[in-house]
Order: sequence, then C-alpha cells, then structure tokens
Amino acid sequence: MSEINKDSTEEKILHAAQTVFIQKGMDGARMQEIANEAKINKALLHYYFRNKQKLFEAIFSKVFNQIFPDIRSLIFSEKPFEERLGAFVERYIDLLLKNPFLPAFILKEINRDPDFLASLIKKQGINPEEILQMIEQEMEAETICRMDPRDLMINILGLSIFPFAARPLMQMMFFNNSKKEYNEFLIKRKESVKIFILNSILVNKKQMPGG
Amino acid sequence: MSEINKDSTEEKILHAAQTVFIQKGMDGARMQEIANEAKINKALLHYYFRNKQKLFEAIFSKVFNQIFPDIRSLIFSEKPFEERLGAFVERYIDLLLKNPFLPAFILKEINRDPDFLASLIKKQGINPEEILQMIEQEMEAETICRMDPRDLMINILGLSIFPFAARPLMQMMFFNNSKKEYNEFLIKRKESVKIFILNSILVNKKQMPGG
DNA sequence: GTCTATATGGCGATAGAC
DNA sequence: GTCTATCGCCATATAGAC
Repeated sequence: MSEINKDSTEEKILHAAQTVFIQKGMDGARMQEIANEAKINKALLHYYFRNKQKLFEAIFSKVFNQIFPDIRSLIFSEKPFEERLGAFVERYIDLLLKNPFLPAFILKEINRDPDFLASLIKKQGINPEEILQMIEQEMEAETICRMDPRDLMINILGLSIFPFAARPLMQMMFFNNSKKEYNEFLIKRKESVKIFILNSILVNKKQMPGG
Repeated sequence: MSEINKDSTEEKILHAAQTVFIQKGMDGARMQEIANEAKINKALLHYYFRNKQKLFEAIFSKVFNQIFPDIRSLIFSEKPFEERLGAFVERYIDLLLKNPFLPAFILKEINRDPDFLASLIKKQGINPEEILQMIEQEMEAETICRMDPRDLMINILGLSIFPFAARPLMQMMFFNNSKKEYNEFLIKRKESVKIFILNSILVNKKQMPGG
C-alpha cells in the first residue's frame, strides 16, 4: 500500500512524457527532452518503460481514454434529445478547452498503428453502434430530421474538434493571429455549435441565435 | 527552353518527396526513403534542395497552395449564395477525395513553423477578410441567419475536412473499418454536408434531404 | 531505483571521382 | 548532374557502479 505515490518517478515520467509527446508527436519527441521535463535521468525512462514506443503507447492510450470519456451517461439520460445533444457539445468543447492540444495530437498519431488504435477502441466501453441506434430512434420518432446517423455523429465531432485541430491556421486567417480572440471564439462555440446543429436537425422548429 | 522536362530529376524528387512527406510527415520521413521512391541517389536530394527542411518547405507550399485553390472565382460569382456555397462544398470535398491524405498532412505540420505558415498565407491571393465581409452582406440581406461569419467559415471547413483528417478512427468506429463503405460515405457527403449547412443557415426555409 | 558512461545504429549532410 | 564513400552527429538503448 505504501508505494501509491502521486509524485512517484513513474508518475513524473508519465506527466512529462504526455507534455512532450502531445507537443512534438512520437517522431518529434526526444527521450532526453522527456527526461529533462521530468527532472530525472534518461536511463530511468528505459528502466520504467523499456523503450520509446512503449512509453508512447502508455501516453496515447491514457490520452485516448481521456478524450473519449464515458459519453454514455450524457447521451443516454432521460432528458429530451436536443438537451442531451446540447449538453454533449458543451461538455465536449469544455474538455477540449482544458486540453487544447489533444485533437491535433490524436489526429497526428491516428495513422501510426491501426492495430493499436483498434485495440484501444475495443477496450473502451463505448459502443458506437449503440449510439447510432439511439440516433435512429430519434429519427423514427421524428424529433429530428432523417439522415445518416453517422453523418450526424461525424458532423458533431468535426464541428467540435476541427477548430482546435486547425487552430494555428484558423487563428491566423480569421483572427489576426490573436490568441486571446481565438480563445474567446472557442468558448462562444459551446453555444454557437449547439445552435448550428440543432437548427439543422430539428424538424419544424427554427431556433434563432438569440433565443 | 530545352530543360522544361516533366520527367526531370527535380520533378521526380518533388513527386517522391510529396508521397513520402504526406504519409510520414517531416519528422517521420527519411531522405533515403525519398531517394528510393524517386529512384535516384540520396546525394542528389541535397544537390537539388540543399537540405531536408528546404525540400519539405517546397512540398508543403506546393500542397498548401493546392488545397487552398482560388476559391474566389466560386465564392464571388453572380449566382445566389446558397448555390455558391453548395458548389464550394462539392468542389472542396471533391478536391479532398482526390487528395485524401492532404488534410491530415496539413493539420500535422501546421504547428511546426508558424512564421513559414504565415508567409504562405500572405503569398496566397486569398483574402479571408473579403470572404467574411461577403458572408456578412448576405446576413445583412437576410438571405441567411445572422451569426459570426467566422463560425460559418470554420463550420464549412470542419465539416468538409474532418472526415478526411480523422478517417482511420471514424472508419473503425462507424464503418467496421470498411474502406469501401467509408469511401462511399465520403462521396455522399458532398450532398449531405451541403444540406446540413443550408438547413442550418437558410432563413424561413427548411430544405429536406429528399428535395 | 537512480545515476554516469558508453555502445550502437541511423540519419542528414558532404567530399570528391566521373 | 549523378554517383560512391564517408563523415559527424545525435538519438535510442544498455552496462554497470552505487
């Protein structure tokens, strides 16, 4: 029981590795830089994680499971669909605001090892099929427009994630490269994305920005 | 006049470098691999482009200018806004279908060198301000909902680009990792994204998937 | 467990013949 | 312009003292 220490060397390594890997990616990261960040010796990295690949996988799965949090509780509550969808968008963008580099990191590394990615998805409790079916039920009940549920899912994710993943370019093109303005813009998107989606899928209602 | 040869060594290098850089990124790419791909010697790469960074920049600007084609002609035609927007989405997704790895590549490398990115944007004829103003005029004329024009632009780009950038994950989660099905899905999105956006922004009209 | 020192290999880059 | 050979560095990884 005594070795459960949040400031343990292993924890320090994991924290440092996450910082460096997220900014530089697997290829760009250097073991020395991670060791510096953790304020330990480089050899210790190998003592704890054998090699760079293993350390990277530890970080990637950690981060991956973090960005796909248990959505189910939000998605499958008793509230009306639009409320659940709104809550999901808000919570998701909030998560990204707290971890703004995750999207670029995930997208960057998603191609590296498809098998590893597949294993992570399986380990994860989330069942995409289940969510798609739920969306289909809503369409059946005609509370939302009929469309491919996968389109809707990917639209929701894209609208939430893209502004983070493409931040440097978007900020430069549309915000005079002002970090402050772009941050405010991202916060406002918790509302505007919600409205944009609901406007598109709600049947027979037109929700306006002000109301 | 005689040295304008499309099969020149320089062309072969550029083509090979694009293939490798797009798949592996700057950090992951190896000069040797590019040389193999071009079926030339590694030393020739340095003879033509001095170093890896310069070669990468040549590829990145080439690709960058390719993915930001002269949008103006489409955006600023005489046709009604919804038609122009629809045409833009279609043409943009078509471009991505022909170059499916560009989005991931661009997003991956967008953080590397902000100054270089800025210089590319400036060199490019596109003036984002001009497009935003045009969108604002449409809102003024009440042909589309009032909202932050930058939101609309980023929504359009995100909805078009994200399914390509996040392909491995989306394909695995929602399409049983079927490449064929995902390709068909992407093609259908030329229509569904258009509908999704127009549904959301058109005032007093509700466009349905079938009509 | 943590360190110093070193092995080992790979990569970008150059020298120099042709 | 194109090649072979090689340099010099740097990054991962290991050996071994403490």
